[in-house]
Order: sequence, then C-alpha cells, then structure tokens
Amino acid sequence: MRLSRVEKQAQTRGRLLEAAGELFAERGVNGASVEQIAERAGYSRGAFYSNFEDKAELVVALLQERTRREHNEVKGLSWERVRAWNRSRARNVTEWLALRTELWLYSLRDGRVRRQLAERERFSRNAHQQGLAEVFRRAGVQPPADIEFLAVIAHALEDGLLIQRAITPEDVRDEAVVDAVELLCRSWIALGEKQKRG
Amino acid sequence: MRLSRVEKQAQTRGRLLEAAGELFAERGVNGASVEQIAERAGYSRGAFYSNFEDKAELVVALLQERTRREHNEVKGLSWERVRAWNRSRARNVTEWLALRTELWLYSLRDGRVRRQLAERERFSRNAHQQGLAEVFRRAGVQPPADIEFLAVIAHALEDGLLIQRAITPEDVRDEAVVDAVELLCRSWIALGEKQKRG
DNA sequence: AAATTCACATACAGACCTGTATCTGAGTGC
DNA sequence: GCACTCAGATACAGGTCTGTATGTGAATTT
Repeated sequence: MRLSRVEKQAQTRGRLLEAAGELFAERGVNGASVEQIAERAGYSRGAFYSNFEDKAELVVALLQERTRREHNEVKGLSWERVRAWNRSRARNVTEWLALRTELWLYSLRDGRVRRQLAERERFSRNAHQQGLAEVFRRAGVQPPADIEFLAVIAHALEDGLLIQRAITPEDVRDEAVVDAVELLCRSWIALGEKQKRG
Repeated sequence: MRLSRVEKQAQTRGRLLEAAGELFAERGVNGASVEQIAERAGYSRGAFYSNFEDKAELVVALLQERTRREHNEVKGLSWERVRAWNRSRARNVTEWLALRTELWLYSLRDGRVRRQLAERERFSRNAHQQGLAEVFRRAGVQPPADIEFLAVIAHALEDGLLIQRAITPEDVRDEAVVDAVELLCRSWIALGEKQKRG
C-alpha cells in the first residue's frame, strides 16, 4: 500500500516521537542525541530537522501526543476499565515513570513544557477524583467535600510510592501502591464518620 | 591561615561537590559538564580529575556526602527540631527536590548509585517513622503495627506532593504537604479506633 | 509527461566535551 | 635548605553534538 506525502510524513513524525520516548526513558532527555533518536526511528538527522525545530520542540510534541493519547484511551471508560488499563501499563511502569520524571525535570527549566505537563497532571488528578468518588459511592458513603484534595493526595502518593519502589523494590511490595490508596480511602471514610459523631 | 596539603585537597573536593550539587539541580547530571563544575568551584578541570575518577564517581561521592551530612545534622534531634530543620531547608525545596530527582534517575541506570540512594531513603523513612510514632504517642494512641508501611506512605506522599506543587503551584498550596501528612495521621487513628470497636 | 515541490539524506563547519600527558610550584621529609 | 612529592594548571588529541547548506528522488501539479 502506497502512502501519500502527508501520510508518510505523519508516519515519520510518529516514529520519531516513539523513538524519542524510549530513548528519553533509557538515557534521559539530555543523554539522548538527535542522531540517536533519528537512528532508532530508522531515519537520518535530516528527517528529524524537517519535522522539528530542535529537541525542545520535540519534547513539547511528545508530551502533547502522550496527553492526547491518554485522553482518548481513558475517555468514557468505567472505573474498572481504567484500573485494568493502568495495570496493563504497569508492566513497564518504571520506564513510563522514568520518562515522566525526565519530562518533569525538563519542565522545571522550560515554561512551555511545564504548561503542557500541568495539563496532563490535571487530567490525571481528575481521573483519580472520579475513581475515588465511585469508591465512596459503592461504600455507601457520601464523597467528602475535600475530594479534590484527596485526589491530589492519591495521585501524588502513587507517584511517590513508585519512586520508592524503584529504589528499594524489596521494601515496597508490588501491591503496595494499590493497598496504600485503598487504605487511604478506608481511613478517610473512618475519619468522616468520626467527625460526624462529633 | 595556611592549610596543610590534605586540608587543602579536602577543601577543593568539598567545593567541587558543592558546585556539582548546584549545577546538577540547575541543568541535570547529564547537562552539567566537568568543565562547568570545576569552573564554578573556582578550579580547572585538572583539579577535578585529580580528585575524582570521572563524573560517575563524583555522583556517588556527592550522594554519600549528602547522606552523611543529613545523618549528622538530624541525629539526636527532637521531632520538633527535625521539623524546624526541614522547614529551614524548605526555602530551596525545588532545587533540593530537583537534585534528588536527578540522582534518582541516575540511580536507575547505575547500581552503585542506587545502593547509595537506597541507604539515604531508608534513613529518611526511619526518621519519618520516629516522627509518626511521637505524633501517635502525643495523641494518646498506640502506634499502629503497620507504622513502618505508614512511614513509607508519608515519605512517598511528601515527595509526590512536592512534585505536583512544582508543576502546578496554584493547585497545591504551600501547606498542603504538612496538611496532608497530618490528615493522614488523623484518619489513620480514626481507622484504628473503628477497627477496635469491631 | 514535464515542471515543481518538498521530505528526507548527505556533507560540512563550529562548538563543546572527555580523558590523558605534561608541566609547575607550593608543601613535606630528610 | 635541598630534594622530593603531588595537587592542580595547561595543552592536546579524539570523539560527539548541533544546526545549516546542499543534494536527490518520489509524489504532486499542471
């Protein structure tokens, strides 16, 4: 099957982004050269420079693309399906976490990337919030007023635990992340009940 | 005052480590060259290479030095004083967090650094555990059996929230980190009481 | 089907980076 | 105080990186 000019370029761009994602996770944004990215994608540096201004623009585009992909994959899914989707991605969590962390560090030094990352994180927090709301509803409990803050906490806790697990896998079990969030919910409910009793 | 040979070298080494810490936080481990590190410390690259094998060794040494310093500064301090010490360091949290994150990423790719970082994190978790134990004691509550897990959670939560705050300062207040841990403790206690009641 | 366009390849210039080899001068031992 | 040592400076060689300038062939236009 033959591809039109624009289709072909879109393919090239996609492959470059894919390769960049892998290499950034492996060696860091600074550690991956334009040459290496192009080579892994199966092109020369010429292809890179005719698709992106420079590496900074690629980083923005990569984050944009991942955010959009996440939106589309999760959008409209039930809570169970979102969790299943998360688990399926858990195989290469460390790689995914490394990439996200690389992008986070990069964002500290680049306002454009920071804004992009902020969008992604807000989306993720929102997904957490909806999930938590469902958990409370199922427990027959009114979702707390500060559920937004709770969502930030749950999200931050997940990341933090994944980081800890990467350093000391023997101290942080695989299920620790799931356990911790569940425990968090249960204790939150208990606190709510206690306050209600006065 | 004149310095002996060994004193002078120790000074040089110290300054190089100091400069490396700053530059790693600013531009990342990969983004900071040996030349830049030496220059900021006020030396030439010769000084660097007569103190360290290469950058990898410097990273290990830096982490070692920071861990040791932390040990010494916190060792024997009361819980209040530890919190005060944390707050005093909070001025440049982002820089400190960036450095730690850089080292975390580096550790993913270097076993030696990972072991070093694991030691640091265990120490930090332990400090958390002692702090939490004191909080429970003051609340007149028996510290829970799973306090070790709770300490990991508190530690991970702090890091995770700092990361979130760096991305979206407007969504995560300054006090959020302290608030979250406090809230965590209170809800944990409530859960314990609930379980006791059956 | 000839002319044109443009995605990607290739070649090159200039900057920077690492690691080693050599030098120098201030501390040290005798 | 003289020979010696070694921390740190300087010089150099080899490699890699980025960005641009130019070339080329396949898709597109007319």
